[in-house]
Amino acid sequence: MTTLFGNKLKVLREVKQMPQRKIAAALEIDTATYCKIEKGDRRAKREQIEMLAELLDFDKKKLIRLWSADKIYEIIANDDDASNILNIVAENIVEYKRKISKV
Amino acid sequence: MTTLFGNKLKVLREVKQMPQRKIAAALEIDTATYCKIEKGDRRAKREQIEMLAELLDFDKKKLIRLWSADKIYEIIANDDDASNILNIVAENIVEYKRKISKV
DNA sequence: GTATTTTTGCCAAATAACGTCAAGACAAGA
DNA sequence: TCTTGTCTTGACGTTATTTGGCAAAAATAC
Repeated sequence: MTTLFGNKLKVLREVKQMPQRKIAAALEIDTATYCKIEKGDRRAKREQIEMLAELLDFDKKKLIRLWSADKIYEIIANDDDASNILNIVAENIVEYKRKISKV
Repeated sequence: MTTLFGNKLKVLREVKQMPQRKIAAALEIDTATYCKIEKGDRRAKREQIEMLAELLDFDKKKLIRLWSADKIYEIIANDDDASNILNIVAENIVEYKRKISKV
């Protein structure tokens, strides 16, 4: 199960030639856990993204986007109807915030 | 906390002038639980959507879309960056399925 | 071959989501 | 006002899901 987020971490890390061990240490988690994050079977905590962005020299906002995108994808992954659903959300973002819907 | 899904249920139900009690009974859940589903502080189970669509005479697929949209919205609700995230998902849906990313 | 890094399976602990109960709010009608 | 029925809410115990770490296995490097 690959994720945009985990995949990006891996690529960035390899560019820096940094072992997982180092990153795990910085996050104060087990290497196994970090490994799982890269592989996409554990999710990084939002707070950890900050540290990751810094360690890997990558824009924090962009990293958060990937992290969120993965969560969203998981919801629609098994839906033939995925793009329609995304459209509904996009169309209703404003109304959601007003707590009124146009649907 | 309003949801597209819960709101739709409420509207449809009111059109039919049906009490929550009846729907709750059909779903074999407490009225309180159903009430929360309409209000958006409990989530219907996917299997329940089928029954709801039937009871309320509404297209099942559309209902599922709203239900999924709510889940997605929850993820990006507190993000200034919401549309960007949706775009990333949309752009990567195909690649996700190939387990390769373009990001 | 040995050492290092990465990956996996498993489990207990933590977290989140759930459904129900009981009580309260609200509206309509007597 | 009192009653009846509907809707809503908070609290609480239960269930389900997610989590992190350990230990051991794979894979890779030396």
